[in-house]
Amino acid sequence: MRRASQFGRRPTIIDVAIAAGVSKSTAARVMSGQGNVSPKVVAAVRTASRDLGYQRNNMAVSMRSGRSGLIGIIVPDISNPFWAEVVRGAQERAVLSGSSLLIFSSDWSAERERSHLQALVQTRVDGFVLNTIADEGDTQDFTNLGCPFVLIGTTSDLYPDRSSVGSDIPQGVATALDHLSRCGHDLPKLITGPPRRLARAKFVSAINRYFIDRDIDPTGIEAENGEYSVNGGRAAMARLIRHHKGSHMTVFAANDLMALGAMAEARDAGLACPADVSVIGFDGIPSGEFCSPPLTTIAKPSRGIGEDAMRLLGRLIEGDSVVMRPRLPCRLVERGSVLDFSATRERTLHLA
Amino acid sequence: MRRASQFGRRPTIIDVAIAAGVSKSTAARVMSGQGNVSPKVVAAVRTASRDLGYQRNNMAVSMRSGRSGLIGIIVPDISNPFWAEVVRGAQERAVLSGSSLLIFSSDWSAERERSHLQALVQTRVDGFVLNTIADEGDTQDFTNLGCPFVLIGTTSDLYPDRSSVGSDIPQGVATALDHLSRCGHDLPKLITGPPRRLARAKFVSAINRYFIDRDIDPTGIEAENGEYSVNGGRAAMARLIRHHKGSHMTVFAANDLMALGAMAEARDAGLACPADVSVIGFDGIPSGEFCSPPLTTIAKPSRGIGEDAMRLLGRLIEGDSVVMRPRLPCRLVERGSVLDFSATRERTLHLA
DNA sequence: CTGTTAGCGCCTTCAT
DNA sequence: ATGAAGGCGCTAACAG
Repeated sequence: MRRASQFGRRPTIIDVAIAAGVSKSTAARVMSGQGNVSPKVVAAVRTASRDLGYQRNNMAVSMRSGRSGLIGIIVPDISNPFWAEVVRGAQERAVLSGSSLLIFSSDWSAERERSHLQALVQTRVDGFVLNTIADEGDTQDFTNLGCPFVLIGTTSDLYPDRSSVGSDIPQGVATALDHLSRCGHDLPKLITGPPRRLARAKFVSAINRYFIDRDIDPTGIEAENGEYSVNGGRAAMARLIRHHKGSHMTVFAANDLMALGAMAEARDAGLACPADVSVIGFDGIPSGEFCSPPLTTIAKPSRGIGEDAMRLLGRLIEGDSVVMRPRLPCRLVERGSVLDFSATRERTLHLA
Repeated sequence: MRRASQFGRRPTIIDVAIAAGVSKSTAARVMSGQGNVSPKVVAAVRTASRDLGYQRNNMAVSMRSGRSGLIGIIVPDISNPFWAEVVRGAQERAVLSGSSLLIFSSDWSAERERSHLQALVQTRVDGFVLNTIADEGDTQDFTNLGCPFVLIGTTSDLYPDRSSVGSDIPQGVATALDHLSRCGHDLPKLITGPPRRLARAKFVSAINRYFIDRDIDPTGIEAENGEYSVNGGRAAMARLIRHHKGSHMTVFAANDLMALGAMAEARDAGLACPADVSVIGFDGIPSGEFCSPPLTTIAKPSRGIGEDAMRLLGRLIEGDSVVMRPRLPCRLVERGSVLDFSATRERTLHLA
């Protein structure tokens, strides 16, 4: 038993074959379940395999088959529960299809993204899912890696001829603004991501488009940029508060972490939410449910994005060269961080 | 350029050698930086490599060297921010050492743990970090896998002769109870994990020990079991509330997710926190900072656990067969969910 | 039904 | 300083 430790090395299929008194091809046939082998021999090989503690060497298998059973995924920030959830969705599908996931976080560094990408290629992953942080101009060359991939996130818009999965940002933004409108809010102030990020541009332009479509002039909308983090949200909110004139302030944050930061900053500034400040977020992370007040937000289909990306990638790996670019719908999660003026009738409905 | 796509297959080191007009051994020497090669040849090989878009095949390298550069990690629940943070710590060290992490979640299923473990072994990871969910009795046989590993979490206590990293539960528990004591609280009620879990037993016995050491009889302590999740905490809290007699209720939850659930349940039951109910958690997840009121908790060194486990694993992989079992200290994070009786002097200090 | 053989891509003696 | 050759563990023809 467990001759692995006895020998000081793992048993190979040859060890199994010898122990079972057959050739290594026969043993291999039993292992892979391919080809015809007599029941008696099958049993003998199985027994030998168990006795030796034989574990098939996937490296060798990959080497011959050209398939590693490894899939890579790179997201900008695995600390952000949103991305964690995307990865989880991917993970679920990976396990289902018997492959293992190599998970990386680029932490918003193009350099790290590049190096992780190289690691993936050298590991000969069968494919990868990527949310590239590359903005226009410095689009990376992962298209030449000779490895199937599916893009996720807003930056996938930069690669219109590649398969990608994302959330429907314009629809999500419209859902948020519809809600604010229903609740009788003015033009919201924006807390957005870093200036050069494509995601920021898409977010802002979706908002502008929404108002323009409704004959409302969006030019007065204030926006503060920040990192996509709690602290980024705090800092942006601090600036917003400093410049704010008037009574109630309505804030639309480009992600939930920032929204959480904004709420914390407001509280620290002595502002009550939602009485003095209304905040609506974008992502739908679990923390939003427990903050005070619970965060009203637009939930992206995070897990679905990960799942669908893996499904798509699976087809690509199978050789199906179809290009699909689904944009999954977001949904409003109404909690307590947006004041409802329409109920109190304290204010006319500016946007309705 | 990019002959990978021209050929329909990735260039191998032979392609590079041919393009550079040298033998594959010479090319290999250049790639690995080992051995003497004339500068002129080095340059030629480098150029050819770049031109062809050559990417070293780690499978082949692993096969010869016996090192895959892959490390596995299995945690019980990657959705729990605590474990996510542990993984993140591990990830950081992995990147530093140039290896890639295969991350799995057993989702509290022994069956899934086993199958993930097998996947890791077959992938020939150089080693793995594991929080086994195995309780006493059904200890798994990963000790015979012939693969270096470091255990993390409470269940590592079941393998006293193996290297492991954990948090110092008795110290953490004492820190929590000291704090409650300072704030003038009675014996707390407990929200604990599932009954059969070793972690639950350790938690409860650390609490009993604390009181016994101080000549206080802990037998009256009520405890409700639940899943290690928000909903588990809610359900346990609901039962606690139902049975509660008296005024203020003090709750010590075995993890933050359950604490969050407990607070939510209390709120739904019309109980104010901390006025009517004090809650202290255990873990130190980020969400605790934003809930209402912010959760007072005992922060485990989550990231440090991941980092140290990887450091230790690295030594094991290098052949250093030392056994180390550090238990990292926890620290009190005082926020707003525990009422301070000592300030209001509404109650005598029972435990001080 | 089973055995033999030839590599997958790389590194590393050994020889030149 | 360079080339030739063997083999890591496995599978897929090809023979019998």
